[in-house]
Amino acid sequence: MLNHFKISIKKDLEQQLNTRFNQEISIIVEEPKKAELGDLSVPVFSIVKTLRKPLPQIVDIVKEELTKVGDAAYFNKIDSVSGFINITLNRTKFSELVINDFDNTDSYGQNEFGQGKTICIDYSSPNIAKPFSIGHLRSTIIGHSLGNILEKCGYNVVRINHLGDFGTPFAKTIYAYLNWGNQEIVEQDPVNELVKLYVEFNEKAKLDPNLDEEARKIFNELEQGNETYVKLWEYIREESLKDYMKVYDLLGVRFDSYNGEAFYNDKMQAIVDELKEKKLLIKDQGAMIVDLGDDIPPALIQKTDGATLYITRDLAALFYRKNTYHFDEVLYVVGNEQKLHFTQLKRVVDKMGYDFAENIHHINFGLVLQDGKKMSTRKGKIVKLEDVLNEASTMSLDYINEKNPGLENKEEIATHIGVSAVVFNDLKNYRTNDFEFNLEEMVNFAGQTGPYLQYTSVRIQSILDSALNTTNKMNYDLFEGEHYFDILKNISLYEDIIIKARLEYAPSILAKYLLNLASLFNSFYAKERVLVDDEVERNTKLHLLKMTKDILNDGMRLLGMQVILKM
RNA sequence: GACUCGGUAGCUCAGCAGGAUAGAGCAACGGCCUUCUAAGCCGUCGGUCGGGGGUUCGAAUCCCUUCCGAGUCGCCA
Repeated sequence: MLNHFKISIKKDLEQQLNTRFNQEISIIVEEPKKAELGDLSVPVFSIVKTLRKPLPQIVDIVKEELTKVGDAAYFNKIDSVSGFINITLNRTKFSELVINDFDNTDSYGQNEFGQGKTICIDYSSPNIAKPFSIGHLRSTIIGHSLGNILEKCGYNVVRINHLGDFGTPFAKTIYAYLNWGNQEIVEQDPVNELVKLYVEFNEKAKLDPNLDEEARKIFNELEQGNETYVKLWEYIREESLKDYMKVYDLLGVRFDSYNGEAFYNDKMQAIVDELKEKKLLIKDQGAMIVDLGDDIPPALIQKTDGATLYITRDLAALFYRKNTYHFDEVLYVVGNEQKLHFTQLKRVVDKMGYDFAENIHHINFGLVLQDGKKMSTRKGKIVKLEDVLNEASTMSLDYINEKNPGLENKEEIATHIGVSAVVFNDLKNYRTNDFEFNLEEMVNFAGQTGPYLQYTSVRIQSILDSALNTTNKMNYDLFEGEHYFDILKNISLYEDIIIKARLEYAPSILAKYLLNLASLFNSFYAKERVLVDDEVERNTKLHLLKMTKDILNDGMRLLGMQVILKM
């Protein structure tokens, strides 16, 4: 709502000034740094420049024009301080407007930004035969949260888990299994044993480069449909997926499609043919490439031995998705280090003559670092996500036992708190920043954390549960109070925050907003007793609390956190 | 070497389509529970916004340069 004011004031004021001076004038409506200066602000320096009139004169003119804009009825006062014109809203009227708006909406913040449009999101996409690591967490929860945010914006969202179930690393695991693996041991604990084999392969390959050659052979035969290898592949895929589903269940993550790389195995030839037909494919040093210009390296489509590569499969997947889902946009939630790959992917699509290259977005995110260095599976330094989530849940349970030992369903709630703490710890940071793996920080329950949001929501819930409401009369004058109005102003920004998070593909924008809202509420809570005797005052406060709680809960849901009622 | 991303308080980060005295949390220190959940609230301490130039009425924000860290750079994904 506050944003609507900004937009409409800007529009009205510009139009009025354009008419008055008969020239293009563009102004800015922003929020002052300090709340005590006002609610909205118009800096006039740029107008002084374009009109070449003294500043005091411009200030007077803009002040005068401001009294004529459409929203002027909501203004309480217009001051000026050194080139800034500050508008203070009539808090009572503005509050009534926001509250009515809230009450008349089923799902506050829901908008029609993406009405009728489809977006495919490729996220999580773990490489099978390896445990689900902390490294996969980022893609999984950023993608999941973006999906939720996009749905809130009215998009039809197709969630795709593009499993890494093909490629030479996979062939390495098969080689190791067949040559020195033990079937019984592997069957006991498939995923963990298989990754051991993979790590072992890499160690041995360092001493014996022939192994890499063997793995490439296996991969080739697998691609051709060798029965033994395909059976093994099916077994490994199934066991891995079983393992991952445990984590997805814990996180509440779901997908519409689990079509991984293997699914596109028979769809790549068509891509190769099309590239050939369009004369884009060039033979270079024995391999087939597409030249992409001087600024970036060419895309390797086929290896010397004829086997396909990552980008070939991604192209096949891309066209399959385009033809199946008819997406308006496709998002790839994949780490920073693959930036070049997606630049190449887009460039190839563009070269092929399709116009949707610009609708392909690499939603990159920072690396998970350990001691400032990239984590790597090859060295076996893997941190299993399941262990992290369990650790966080155990710590939550300890906390509950200390703070609220009589709580019912302790274990379940502890899991919700622990998992959400890990999720929030990730999403609160802007996604492209690198991420230092630090368990202590993840399960720290004080300050800017998931539990802080849950705690705030639970506190409100607790009051609402015990509240006796005897009236529906509101006293909007209460919103003259700073601590009331601060909360309300923030509530009015919810929809804008969601749209901003959508435009920047950044759940962290929503996360920071929720922290701020929770903080404002907790300050309010310390100052005001809610369940007072005066029934109109009580009802007004309860109304404010309910709005706050609804937004906190909805926001947490969008981030992929669990909403709990007690803790 | 080329290209990309980052460098803001002791630590983790926000702010960056230029705007008013640079903001949070953690840590440290000091307060606040006979009243709705203290996983909270209030306060104190803490900053040459990596360095140097430039553009501008105004720069953490834009441009150039330099230092530091990370990532990527044809047969892995």
